[in-house]
Amino acid sequence: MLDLKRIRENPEEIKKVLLKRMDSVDFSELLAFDQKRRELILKVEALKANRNQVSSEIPRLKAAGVDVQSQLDQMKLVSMEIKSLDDEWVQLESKIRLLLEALPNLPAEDVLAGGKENNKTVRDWGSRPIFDFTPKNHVDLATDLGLIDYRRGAQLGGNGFWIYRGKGALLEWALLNFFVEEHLSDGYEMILPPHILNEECGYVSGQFPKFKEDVFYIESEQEGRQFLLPTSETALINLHRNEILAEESLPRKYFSYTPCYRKEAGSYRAQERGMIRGHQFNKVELFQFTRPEDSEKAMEEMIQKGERLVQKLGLHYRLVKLAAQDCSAAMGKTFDIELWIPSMNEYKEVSSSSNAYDYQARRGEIRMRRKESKKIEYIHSLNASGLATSRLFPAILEQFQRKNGSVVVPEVLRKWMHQEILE
RNA sequence: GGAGAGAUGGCUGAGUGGUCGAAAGCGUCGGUUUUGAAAACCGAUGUGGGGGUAACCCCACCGGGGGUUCGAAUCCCUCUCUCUCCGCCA
Repeated sequence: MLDLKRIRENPEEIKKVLLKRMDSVDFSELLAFDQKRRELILKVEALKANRNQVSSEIPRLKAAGVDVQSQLDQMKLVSMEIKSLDDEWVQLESKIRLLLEALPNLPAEDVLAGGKENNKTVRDWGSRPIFDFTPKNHVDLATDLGLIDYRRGAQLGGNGFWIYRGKGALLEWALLNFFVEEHLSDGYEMILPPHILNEECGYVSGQFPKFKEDVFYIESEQEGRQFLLPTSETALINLHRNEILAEESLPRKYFSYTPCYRKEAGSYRAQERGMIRGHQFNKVELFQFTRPEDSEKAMEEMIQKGERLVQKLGLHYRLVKLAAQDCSAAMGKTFDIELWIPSMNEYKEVSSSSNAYDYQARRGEIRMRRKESKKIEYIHSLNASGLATSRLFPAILEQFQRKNGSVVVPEVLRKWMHQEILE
């Protein structure tokens, strides 16, 4: 959520920044509501001050034996007026909130305007493998090697689900183990959150209301609306919801492993069969709460952590800086790590590192207290995949396949796999 | 699933209709004292919103929401969470 005060004071400047990612920006309704709201506050608070004053005099008058009936009658009218003005105020407040929460984050200064076409490759690592045979795609490889059971996955869960079997399950688990070990050694705290979250979590992350269509809702009479998390970012940002953290306790560095559950309705393309886009995939997520002045540096650290994982696996990738429109709404800046998928002849995202600045913190009231001045400020929040396996698994199979249909296991995974070749 | 108890400031914990934004203790910060520290003593110590050039003033907040009342931490309804007991348990 953006700071209403900033919009009030610099509407033109904010509008200019937002136009990097929006087709049009119009604050006139928002500002009119804000103006009206402040007039209303002035009026209703004067009435409340009056009521408080008279009410505190009543017991004294009573004690002195004065008849207070006229005051009571008068205050009853005042109270009724306060009630109706309060209602008006609440309605106005929620209208403002609705307009405000619909606005995406401000793109960072160095982020280019426009959509995907303005994404820029920052650097790449490794090179596209050259095969002296006709390479298979990951679906055939996974099936032929008995790693993934697509048919029975659909039998159990429907289209878009698969089953990891035997060595395939082991490979998946080895990847997760590898990530966990790396993040622990970098001093991140491991978190295993609930997979079922309440509405408030989706709201704070900035994913709601926009992505409500894309999550699986759990209907429950007692708990109200809950949903399966689409990414553990949704859980992690809410870890410190409504908290004031000590400045000395920052940065807080967390990582979590969860499956991610997504409807992905209507987004299938024939090319994206197999594991590229499924309703449930595994991801390890990195998350940091930092002081405002530290978030840029933290972002760099998290990007490099993602890159290091892919490098250690030996996979060719590129790092892409997203243009404003391609960043998700809550984020002011995003870098993606994209893996080369030979059969698709394109790069697919395996990690997304974003700085939300104070956008999520404002939605979740996540703040910190300065050690020296005792002042309270919003923290910055950052997230990065570290990593998602659903793109990694196909990339490993396809990039490391051999002529006889076997696949070489990346060296860093062998201690969990107990084998060098999948065949 | 049933029955009961509870939720108050950074923490412990008083307060059951009228200067209660809230006693007391602890903690934290500042000061006095001390060679230094401790102890003792003195003082300060929540957040948000609105007005004002400012000094400062006002409003709201005692788990969330609603109600009763001139007036609610206190009474009523409701939701959430915590604890105790019983039942159930792939």
